Amino acid sequence: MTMSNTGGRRRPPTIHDVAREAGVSRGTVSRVLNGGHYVSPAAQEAVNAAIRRTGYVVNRHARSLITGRSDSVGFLLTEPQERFFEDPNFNVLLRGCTQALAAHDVPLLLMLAGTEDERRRITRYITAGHVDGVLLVSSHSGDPVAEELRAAGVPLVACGKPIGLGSKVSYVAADDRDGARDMVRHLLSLGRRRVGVVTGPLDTPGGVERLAGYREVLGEAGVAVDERLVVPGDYSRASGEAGAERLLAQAPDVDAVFVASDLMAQGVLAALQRAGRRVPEDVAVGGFDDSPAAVAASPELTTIRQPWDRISAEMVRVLLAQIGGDDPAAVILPTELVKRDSA
Amino acid sequence: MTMSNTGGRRRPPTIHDVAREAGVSRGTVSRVLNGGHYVSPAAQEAVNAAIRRTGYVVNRHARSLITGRSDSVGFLLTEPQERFFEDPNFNVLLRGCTQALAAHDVPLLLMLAGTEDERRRITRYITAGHVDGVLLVSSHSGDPVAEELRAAGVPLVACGKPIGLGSKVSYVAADDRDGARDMVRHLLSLGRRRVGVVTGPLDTPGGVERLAGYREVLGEAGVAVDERLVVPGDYSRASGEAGAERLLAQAPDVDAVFVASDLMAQGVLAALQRAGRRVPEDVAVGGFDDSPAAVAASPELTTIRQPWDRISAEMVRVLLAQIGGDDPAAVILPTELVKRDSA
DNA sequence: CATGCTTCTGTGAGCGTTCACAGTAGAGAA
DNA sequence: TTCTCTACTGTGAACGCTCACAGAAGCATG
Repeated sequence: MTMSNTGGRRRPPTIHDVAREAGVSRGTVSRVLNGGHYVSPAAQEAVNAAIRRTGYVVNRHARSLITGRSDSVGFLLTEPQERFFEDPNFNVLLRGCTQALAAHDVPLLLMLAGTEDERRRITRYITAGHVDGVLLVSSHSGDPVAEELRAAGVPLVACGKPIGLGSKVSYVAADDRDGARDMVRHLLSLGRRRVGVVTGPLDTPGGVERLAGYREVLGEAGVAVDERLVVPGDYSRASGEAGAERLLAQAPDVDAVFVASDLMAQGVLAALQRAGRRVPEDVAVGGFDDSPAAVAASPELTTIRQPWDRISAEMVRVLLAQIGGDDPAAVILPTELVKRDSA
Repeated sequence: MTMSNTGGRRRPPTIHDVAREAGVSRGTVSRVLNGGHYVSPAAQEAVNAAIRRTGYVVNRHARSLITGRSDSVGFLLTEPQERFFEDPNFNVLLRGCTQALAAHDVPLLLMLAGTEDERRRITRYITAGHVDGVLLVSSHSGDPVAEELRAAGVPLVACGKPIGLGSKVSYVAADDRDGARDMVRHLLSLGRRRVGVVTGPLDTPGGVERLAGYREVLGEAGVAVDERLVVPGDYSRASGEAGAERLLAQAPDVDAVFVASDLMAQGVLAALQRAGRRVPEDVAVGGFDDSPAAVAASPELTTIRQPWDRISAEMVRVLLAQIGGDDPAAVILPTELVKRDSA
């Protein structure tokens, strides 16, 4: 435990020092450092002891210089950053990725590409090989950065299915469609038959899939889809409020609403209450995300939980595999219905 | 704009390639890269053109290997992470630091040291010189990590004044005392004379300073400090609620409360309303932080805004200066009174 | 003319690793 | 014995850059 680094910040020990201390060669120390194959138990032990005694830590720059790897990955956030940073799910994602990477001793570089300038700088930085791979989080997919990185051959894992990149790029996503199906089935199971939907933006996979799930379940249940019950939203609270108003106007007999995000659902609740409808007695409301907005709402929202902790873990796993040479892969994770008071 | 990197991922150009292309030596290219002193305009231009033509990007590992610098800094978060990630101010801080660093082309490594194990690993990583400096965010100060890093001579800037490290470590903080003074003065200016306070945890500088500001202003105004008007809190909403109840019991004639955080202030509002006191008519309430909780509360909170955007910018400035050889420095930034409906 | 100073340029060395290769030693087979 | 195979070890050569130094050229000064 003596760090032998008392006082004035000396030159840190190198692999050479360790080799001398252990009475072996650089090569042997290096082999121990890199998995210990073809090393005798005696040498193994001597080297480990020497490392402990000298407090040696590998110089990653020297290693990277020769291996060409950087042993670090970037966490890239493109587009309007405020929105992401305010999203608690994003925080879970960032924290999860950091921790999962830390378990592999891989540092995470946080990169924000808000402006066009930053995007260029960061793309350049990444394609120059300063990171081995990128965890990509972008809101509206079909991101030009993603395409550039893919073209440059940089290992890449997106959060959520990117639009328009085919199966060339890995991604990890929650099963939006299945989550939507669960929720709509739940609403039907409550005896509701006039189930409306406030969709997400239909240029995002999430928006599309959640709507598709809605349509599927109604179809399977033999309930005709009334297009007056389908109104668009953009995930914002305000759009939820507007959506509910439109729904009430177009189909006053609505008795349940599946809302594609909790934030919108808050708006829906407000509009319904203003219109004198009781929730859940008159109209049942189902959200999506299980964000804090869900418990902050009154009544508390029944919603769909996305497994953000697993998503981050999977993103890291897939990325590291890809850096290791594996092919791109898509991972879809199941969601969970969280029953509270609104339905 | 032709990246000349079409197709199969070739070996990236080195400084050698640029030198040959420009018809000069490695040394000259290197000089251009590092500020361009002692380089003729002609050579300067030739090198820049060659860089553009080849798409050269410096290999940071090779550079770091020889300079001993890593040209990156760590953003270190110690202790309970959930609390931080849920704090929007923290998000502003993280984003601000990332952007300020990006302006200097310095990548930020996000490091979370929740467990003892992680702390050891990260301390080791940092002291091994893998980052040039550390931006430290820890809740309860007097952090052992801070002391270790300081002892190891790692440039360090803390967010908020660290307790017990004397003036040996740089920090950037909002002027808690002055913010508290502003708020209490404001409450007095409304004609209130029985001004209570719910303090923050008194093992944090913020908690101590805000209380000190409260006492000072009352003293200056010639209002005797009644200790029954001073109740402790821990920044949590629940502790605000409990604090208000205690206040009402000990000093029923209280006509204003300075609460050391917005979250606690939410609790205070709830307790006051439950007790039948109107805000701000019967009791004026002032918060601290200007967090989203402030506008989410009803009535909306009058509060003290901390300049988080400037704090992050200053932290980066001080850290880079320190890495450049400057001595540690403390920066105190002014706060701002935000008047809303609660006072 | 020598001397010094300033501005600019090229060269060799070396940063701390890993990797390829060339050994060496011991075991088993011919 | 001699050969081959396996397990292990040491050594030189990179990797791409910066730094110190040496030198060249230009110009003023003694």
